[in-house]
Amino acid sequence: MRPTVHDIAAKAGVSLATVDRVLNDRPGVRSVTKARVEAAIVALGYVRDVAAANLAKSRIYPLVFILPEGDNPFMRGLEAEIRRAGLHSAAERTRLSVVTVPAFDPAALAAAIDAAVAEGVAGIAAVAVDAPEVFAAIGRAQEADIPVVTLVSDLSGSGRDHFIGVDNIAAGRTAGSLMGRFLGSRPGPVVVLAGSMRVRDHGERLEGFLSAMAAMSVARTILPVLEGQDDPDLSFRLMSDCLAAVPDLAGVYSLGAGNRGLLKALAKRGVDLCVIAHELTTETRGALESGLIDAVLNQDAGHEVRSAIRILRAKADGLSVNAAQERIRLDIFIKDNLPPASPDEE
Amino acid sequence: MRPTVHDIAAKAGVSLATVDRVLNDRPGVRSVTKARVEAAIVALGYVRDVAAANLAKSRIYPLVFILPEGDNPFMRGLEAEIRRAGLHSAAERTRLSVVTVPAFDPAALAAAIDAAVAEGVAGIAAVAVDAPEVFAAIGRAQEADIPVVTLVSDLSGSGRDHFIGVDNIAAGRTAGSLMGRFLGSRPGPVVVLAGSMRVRDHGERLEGFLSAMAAMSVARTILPVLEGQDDPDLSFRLMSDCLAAVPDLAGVYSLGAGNRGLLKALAKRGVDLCVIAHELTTETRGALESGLIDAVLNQDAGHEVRSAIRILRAKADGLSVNAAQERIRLDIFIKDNLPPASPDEE
DNA sequence: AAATTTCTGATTTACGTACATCAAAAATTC
DNA sequence: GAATTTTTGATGTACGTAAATCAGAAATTT
Repeated sequence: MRPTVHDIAAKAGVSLATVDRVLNDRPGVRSVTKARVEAAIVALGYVRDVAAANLAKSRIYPLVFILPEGDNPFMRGLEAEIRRAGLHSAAERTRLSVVTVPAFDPAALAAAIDAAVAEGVAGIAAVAVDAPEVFAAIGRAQEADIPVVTLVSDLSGSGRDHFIGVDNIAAGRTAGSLMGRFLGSRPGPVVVLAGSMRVRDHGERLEGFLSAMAAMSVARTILPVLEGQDDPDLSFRLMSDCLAAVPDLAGVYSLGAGNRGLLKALAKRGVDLCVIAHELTTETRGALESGLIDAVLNQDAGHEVRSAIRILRAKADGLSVNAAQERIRLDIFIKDNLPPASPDEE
Repeated sequence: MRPTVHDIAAKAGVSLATVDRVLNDRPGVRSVTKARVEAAIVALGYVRDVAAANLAKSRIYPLVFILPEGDNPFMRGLEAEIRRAGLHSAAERTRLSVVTVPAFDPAALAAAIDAAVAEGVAGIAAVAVDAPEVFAAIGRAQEADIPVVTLVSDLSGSGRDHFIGVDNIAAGRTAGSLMGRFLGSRPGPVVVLAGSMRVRDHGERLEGFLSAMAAMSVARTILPVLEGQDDPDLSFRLMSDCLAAVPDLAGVYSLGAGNRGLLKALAKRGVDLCVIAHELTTETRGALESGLIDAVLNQDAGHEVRSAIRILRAKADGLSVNAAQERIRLDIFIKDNLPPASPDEE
């Protein structure tokens, strides 16, 4: 049997109360006694029974997810996953809530973080926007001892506890590499459709893509980036104009959430373009199956949500996280390895 | 607050003892009373607090993993993941053990399953071999009410409770599709290096690969399958002979664990072949980085192990599983989206 | 109607930890 | 050495469920 607090008390020759004081960092223990108890803990290999501890504490963990609002299908899919995770939340002693804020709006995001801090939540997961206001808000959360993780788009240097998402530079490189292989020796320029350079993930993907294309044996023109603000209409207009202006266009890398507009624009043309997009949604799935899109790079939203919950809980409890389990992989989907559609995937 | 057994007792107008009898299927409750209690459970939306229940039961779950022995790097990696998961096993009230049996040996596998059943374990995870002895052994486990899951290679129709692994037909299709795209219009035949057709995963991958190649616009000769028994030396000999006999060979699909032999044989030639292999190991990772291999299809061993543990525990407790979380994705790795090497990845 | 069997209630202990209280002991200060 | 502060012990309750015991009530059989 694994050792309990009683075993520690016996081994260290102290009372249960003292063990409890050491374990939970309560005051009133001489340093020599504390050392003796800690030695016993190590000697016995004691690990706290988290289930029993939580039962005793009857603690619940209110967690807040802050996402951009709007019809970004990936974000809405993320929201669906949060809701789904919420169904099991009782068993895990968590209470999940979702707050949406205008996309690419630092002030709104910062305000939402501050509101969560004021509410006294146990943890915050946010899709970060790269701006000083957001840095400051995260700093205030840290001061209040509330763990913060960034989701999908990182903000390293901000003091956030963890980033949950893919390596976006590698994602861009992968897209570039696949684009190069798929196009082979076929001539023609390539265009990149992005959302906004104010979120780091878009910037990083672009950076990776450009570096991979530059490393290719076949030199290829990359047209100026189209910034569609993840808006279907704007993305559609930009792409349509581009298609009209560049008749020999060979490929498109859509690194943001402008796929609806992109597909609408592409539908008018044949399937002779090499198209690589991000995030598996009903739209991109359909386009993969019909051959309109050649490959989709994806991050598993369900995994990200579960990971965020595990990490925030661990941070709130001061426990360590299993890095291997929490690493989010960059999935490459082509039409042959599409997972079966889940009913509420968006 | 979520309802407890006390709330049910109050609502149904019965005692705690009666609620306990109903909840745990103990005898001595009239059907009318039982119905009343069950109605209260539904009305209140009661869900058992598993943590508290396990605490009270002080139950532990001895789980057995049965893997093929030998120097198959993927299997050894799986074993490493099991050991790693074992470090957290105390917290999850599980005790993991690993049994290895000769590869592709149905009798040995069946004996190992029977031994686990005799020991009275709480669950069994096994890499299945397709044979009647194994079917029968799984049947005996089921009769003893011990859940069985198949790992990596399935045995549907055997009564196993769950399969944890990738869709191997889709994996083969994906390999075929990538091979076709990467080769483009380049001529030359393609060869498949397998382990043994006695494990279903190899057979299924071949099936998928052949169907994808057949569906390609460019007809391509597929040479007879080389069965290397996942043995480095045999695989090396078979591949060397093939390379010598077929000078215009265009591609190799290695769908088993013969990559060490394959790479040794390829090293003598240039990098002019399109090579697609399975499972990310130190070998295949190195070959991807050096350009000797073009793509690696992978299943995440860590995910599989954690999934097996969750599922076996859920089955042992009679709980439901979260299908989305337990689906094992088919990862496609090219040199650009390689995850950082973990210290003990094999 | 009595005897028997089958249900049900009341109560208790246990799991491993958290947390509070009060008394006693030890260390520190004056 | 007395007064004070700090440290420690002893004890109890709580969390939500499991499981056992025993007495009493209800149903069934004779």
